[in-house]
Amino acid sequence: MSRTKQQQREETMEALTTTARRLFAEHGYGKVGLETIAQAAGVSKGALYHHFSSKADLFRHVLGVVQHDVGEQIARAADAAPDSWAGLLAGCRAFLAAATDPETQQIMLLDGPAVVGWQDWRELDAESSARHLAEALTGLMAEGVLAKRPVEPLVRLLSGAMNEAAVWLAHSPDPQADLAATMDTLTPMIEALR
Amino acid sequence: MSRTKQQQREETMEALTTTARRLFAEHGYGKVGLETIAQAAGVSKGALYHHFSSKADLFRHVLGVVQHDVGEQIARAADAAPDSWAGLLAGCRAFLAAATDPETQQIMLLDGPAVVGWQDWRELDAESSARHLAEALTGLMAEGVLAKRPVEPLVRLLSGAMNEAAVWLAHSPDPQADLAATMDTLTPMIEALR
DNA sequence: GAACAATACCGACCGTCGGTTTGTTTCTTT
DNA sequence: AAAGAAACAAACCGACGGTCGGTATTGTTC
Repeated sequence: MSRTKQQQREETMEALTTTARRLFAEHGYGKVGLETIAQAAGVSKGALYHHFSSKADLFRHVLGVVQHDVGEQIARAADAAPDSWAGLLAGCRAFLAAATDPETQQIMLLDGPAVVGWQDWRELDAESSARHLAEALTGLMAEGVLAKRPVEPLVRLLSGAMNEAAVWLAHSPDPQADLAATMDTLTPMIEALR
Repeated sequence: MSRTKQQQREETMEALTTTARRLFAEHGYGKVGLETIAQAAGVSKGALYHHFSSKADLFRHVLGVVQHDVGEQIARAADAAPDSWAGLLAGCRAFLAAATDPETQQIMLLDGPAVVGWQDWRELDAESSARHLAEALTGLMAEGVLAKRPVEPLVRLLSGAMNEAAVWLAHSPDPQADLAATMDTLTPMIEALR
């Protein structure tokens, strides 16, 4: 039984994506060569370039996968909450937890903006994590829980605050305690917008 | 009349720093070669490596200069304010204005963390912009204007929020209006901490 | 002021790496 | 079965970061 072309394609891309994700996360974008990635994935550099148009293109694809995963974790946490308000806070906490993982962080927060550019990074972000934040906020405004105001600046501010906090938490000697402290500071700041 | 060694050193480093700052800002760290920088500065690549140990080292030096400049702009704005509270807000606005400049932004916010690492980036940040923020906040807490709480998480959150907001503002079609909207959202969030 | 040392600088060279080109194998299609 | 396309391999190219031997200029010592 021989593999079909589509199977073959999917398997190779999966192997490259997974391998690249691991290596980019571990060493950073600049310090990993394509030859290394290709070999670790069990294919040649030619094969890599058959599926991706450039190193940055491969990274963009990996970034999309990472963002997607984070987005799902946020959605799960938010859906499990009893109401919209608790959902927002749970989503924030879920994001901080996910983005604190060093490997996710290196790709999503450190190399991401620099490699693909802020514009593209923002678009990928808007398709995953930021979308949940924006939807939660607009929902709460419609319910009257939060005062109505432009959502865009608020999303940017909160998104940036949590991005930075996540990197800080990853370098913290006591992430558990600092995560709690961060939420204790973040919560009243959001509550101020009622 | 011949130049002294120190003069010569300072002139060359100044030329390299200024040139590198311009080119890094314009094209991004990854897309500028050292040969280009050296030639534009009127020296050879050998001279460059006589003063800096690597490309990243040159960038780190440039980053320090940029951070320093931004820090001074913040200090000026804060000192001109009538009281500590107004100083904090003026400092925030000054930071947003300074970091919205595309060239400052590319070096300080986009490439910075990725090139020198977050740890080093944070240290440089702490010596300039973040220091003013932390000092203003601790001062206001001592005065009793703000409720006492751990400063570190708060600084991280606010710092991150403004970093992200600055990048967003730089891509905005109407930066003036969006800057106002950002401050209108940021102010009540800080006021919530009284 | 002559000899020596230290510093600033040059430019050829090397290794690595992103990207291209060419060739081979394997599946699909008719 | 034959033609064609897709997946892959591998040799190759050019650019770039970094090194190194060497030169020129300034500083120091006797």
